[in-house]
Amino acid sequence: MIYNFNEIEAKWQKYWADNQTFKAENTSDKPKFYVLDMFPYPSGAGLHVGHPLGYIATDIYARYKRHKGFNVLHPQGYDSFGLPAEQYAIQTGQHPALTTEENIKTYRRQLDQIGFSFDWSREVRTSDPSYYKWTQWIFIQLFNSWYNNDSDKAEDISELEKIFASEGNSKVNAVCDDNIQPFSAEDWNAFDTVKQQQILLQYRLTYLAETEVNWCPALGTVLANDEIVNGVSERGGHPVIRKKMTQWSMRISAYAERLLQGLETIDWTESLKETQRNWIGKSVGASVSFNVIANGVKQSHVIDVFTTRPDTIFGVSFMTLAPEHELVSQITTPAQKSEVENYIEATAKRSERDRMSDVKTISGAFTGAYVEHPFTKEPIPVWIGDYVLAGYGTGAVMSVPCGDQRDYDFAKHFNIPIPNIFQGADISKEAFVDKDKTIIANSDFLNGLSYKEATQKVIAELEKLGQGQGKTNYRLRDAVFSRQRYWGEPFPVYYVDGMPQMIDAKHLPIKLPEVEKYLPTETGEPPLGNAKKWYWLQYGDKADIVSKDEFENSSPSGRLGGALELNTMPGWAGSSWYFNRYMDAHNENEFASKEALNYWKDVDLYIGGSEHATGHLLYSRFWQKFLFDKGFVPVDEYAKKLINQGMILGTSAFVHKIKETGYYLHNEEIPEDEMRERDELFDSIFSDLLANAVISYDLIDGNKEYDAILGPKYNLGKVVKELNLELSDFENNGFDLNKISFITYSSHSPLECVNLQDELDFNDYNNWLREENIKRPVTNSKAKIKVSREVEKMSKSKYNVVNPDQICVDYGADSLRLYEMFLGPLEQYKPWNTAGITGVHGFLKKLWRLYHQGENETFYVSDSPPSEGLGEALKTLHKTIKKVQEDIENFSFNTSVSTFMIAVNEFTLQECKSRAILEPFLILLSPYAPHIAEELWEKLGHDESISTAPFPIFDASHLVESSKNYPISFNGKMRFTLELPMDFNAQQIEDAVMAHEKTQEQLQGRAPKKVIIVPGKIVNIVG
RNA sequence: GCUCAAGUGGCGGAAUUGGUAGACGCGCUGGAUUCAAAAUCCAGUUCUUCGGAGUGUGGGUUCGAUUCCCACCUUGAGUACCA
Repeated sequence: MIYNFNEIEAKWQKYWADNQTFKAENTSDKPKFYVLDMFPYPSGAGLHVGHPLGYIATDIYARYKRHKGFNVLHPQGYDSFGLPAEQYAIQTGQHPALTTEENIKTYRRQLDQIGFSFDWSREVRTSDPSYYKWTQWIFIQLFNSWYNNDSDKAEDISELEKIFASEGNSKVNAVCDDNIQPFSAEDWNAFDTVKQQQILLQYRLTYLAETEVNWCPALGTVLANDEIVNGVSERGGHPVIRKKMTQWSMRISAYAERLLQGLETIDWTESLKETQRNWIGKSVGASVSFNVIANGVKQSHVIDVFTTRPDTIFGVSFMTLAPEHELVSQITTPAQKSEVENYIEATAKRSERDRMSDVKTISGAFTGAYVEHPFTKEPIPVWIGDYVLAGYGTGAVMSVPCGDQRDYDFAKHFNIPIPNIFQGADISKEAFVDKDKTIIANSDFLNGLSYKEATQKVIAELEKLGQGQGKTNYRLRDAVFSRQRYWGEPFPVYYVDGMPQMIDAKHLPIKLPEVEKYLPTETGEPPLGNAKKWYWLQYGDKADIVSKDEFENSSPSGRLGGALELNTMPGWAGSSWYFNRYMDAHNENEFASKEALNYWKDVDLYIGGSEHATGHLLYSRFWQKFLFDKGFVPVDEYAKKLINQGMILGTSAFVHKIKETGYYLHNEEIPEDEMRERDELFDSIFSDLLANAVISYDLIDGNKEYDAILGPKYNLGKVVKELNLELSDFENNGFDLNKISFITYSSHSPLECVNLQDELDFNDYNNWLREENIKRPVTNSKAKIKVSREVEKMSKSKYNVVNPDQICVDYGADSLRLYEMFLGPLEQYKPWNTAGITGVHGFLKKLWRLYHQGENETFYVSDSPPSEGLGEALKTLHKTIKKVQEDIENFSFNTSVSTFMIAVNEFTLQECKSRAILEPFLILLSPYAPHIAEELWEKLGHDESISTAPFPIFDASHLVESSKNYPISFNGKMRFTLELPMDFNAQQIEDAVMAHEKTQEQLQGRAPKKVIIVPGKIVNIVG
């Protein structure tokens, strides 16, 4: 019986679907285990073989955990809002919901054919109103919350209002905007509603703020930094300007410290945690205020700086402000005005990226202004320099050239003094930056102190002066939450008198309106501005979305409502909480029930790409912590363990073609005219015969010659010498083949035109190329055309995308699953090469044969254990159990595939037919190759799915050996092996080894200096 | 520049606490089977002057190092002067 994988796989995929085999229950006696994949964005291109890598790994783990007796939640869904569908809509007018629906169908079909054990009954789609209803709901919760630093958690905004009404804001310790004005309870109660709302907005966890964005007028949209190349848009090359826009922001900075601390409690990869730590960017130091002075008189302006080295304050010899700093224009003296303005103009032309990446160019300008040193009262000159960025810290630096390399370089460049305040430090060549070795000198009351001591002392002194205090700074900035797009979650927000109003939760979801065009409006408003009906109109409990006219003509009495928000939410909104929704995916009353949340709690294993390190994985932790603060979820970190899967790279195929040629005539005395004639003759023969002809890569590989004049080239005579190539035109005209040279070029060939032996199908390739006048290719001695291979990122434009559909047809899903795992460690980047799949496919065929050793290859296992050979088979089985279990728990899936191959090879050699061996072996294999396992399981007589069969238990007693094949090393080099009884002690081993003839041969009469014996391991003879 | 990860046959990779380097698979070579091909099976496949040498390079620790330490080189990823 042959292994008909297509039939078997279709059969079991249907069985699993019909029987809902992998549906998880929210109550169970079993322990829970939640295995999660990062859900995909359903793009139009469908899946390529790189996408399922992580899904296969989680699927193996999920199936393994079911065998181990866990109640496993393994859901899947779609992150279905996103730009590509919107772009497609702009181009074709097709509603993004329709394209998304189509793409999801393709994804689902592709996922199903790989045999994943997803519980599809819990599928979520972020673009589904029943899902984004709750995204909107969470947004409202954020709006109605503020962060209380005293309790260190988010609290309800109504509490804050109470405090304001009873005691004003002076005692409130909240995370809020910088420019908060103090007010008393009386003030607050006297404010009108709009004023009160404005103030509250400065405290809310999601708030409206003016944010600088990269605005591209031509595209009518905001661009990300990497969509801008050399100051113009990547698409279309339109100019981009910095523009202030009012946008929703998320006060993630409130959670900076907790996001940092939380990393200690979760088992995520160290590199990923490090990335998040760097992103949060905590630095401890002090803020210091410098008073601006003019002619020794204190002015009204103060320059605030943050420094991590307050201990070096006596080393300050200048201040540097960002050119954009708001004080620059106010403090610059008339004499310096033109120089400063010129410099500002020059920096404005440089993009922020430019300014940041160029470390070598030092530039700046003196403002003419001075600040007063808080302790010495000496005047300090104030400069501007573009190495200081307005957006970071306060946009001002107290420059200590002896202790900071950039300040040092700046000072050297502009001849600013570099006072040395470090004991014993040499600062003649570079700044002294070693904190640990610092002993402060020339610093008044700090002299002789270490970095730590001096820091403490100086902060205390600054506090006495009222000119500074200890401060912790975070790099993490609040996240902009508005997008000028159509295909995203609408905000549950309308505006009254310019102030945002939340729509009551009972009216959710606020569904996306229909629009005719998905582009911005003519007045530059986001696409939702095109909606005919986008006004909120509410009387009591009755609410509707209406047109502007309808709204304006409605009765104002008892009316609530106004223009709805035109922005939509960003891509990360829906993905910031979806893992909670899977726990109770269809709940209409809550985002998930308390019972479900308390049962599943958190994700036990989360696998996804590392590219989400600072986006999704940070924002989702933030939302989880917020939901935790408000008592909506039971844990404040949602994923216990996280692994990043590496990318699968494509193996591109390159077709080589002959490009140009040359013919050597040197040393031949030929008249110029004749030479030109011969050149033309040569060129015409060549272009007829060889120009742009495809040439087999093995002919030129390694045959490159180097010519001083022409550079690298190939010699035609050498390359084609052995070949049956019609070159007589050259010879008949007196050209010497050995003097003809050529060079080549290469271009991508689609993988479909190349077979697994790297041979090009010339006809397919030509059909694809659609070029006329194709020449005969130059083939190798076997009449084949070889292509060369190169590993690159898998992408459409490189024609190296491998589609899993064809692999499933040709080799089956089980082969695909095994091969994806077999490629290498999960976390590593690795190239895909379809040729290798024959190895795992052959393994499955061999496995199939192992269970079909009956007459005419019919299914057969023997129920009575044979007296002979079972010992060896048991040994194979149990070492496999041990290894596979260890591998799965260490996420080392590649090595288990090898282990399976070794086991099947051994069983085959042992001619093992025993049920006692072959039945448990199937359970081991089932997480990896579930279809074939189910099929053989059924043939073994089971009428239930193998998916919950208990995992075999390892029994070490089967692995006990009576003898050991000792490696005998001389000076650490293994020279031969010697089989000795396991129970030999060191002396017996030594005696046996020394007596061996090969030992004497190695020693050649020398007496060994030392003999190392590790019983059960190794013998090493030194001498 | 900084941070992290990684460098092992023609290729993907294995060697989990320092103990037989190259498991397993691809590819390649030869053979069997076949009219032939595919498929399948068998044998070989790090290099070698057959003594040995060998895990990016150079040192070190050790009886013994792919594994530990130091310095360097290369590649990949992240980050961008964070004051």
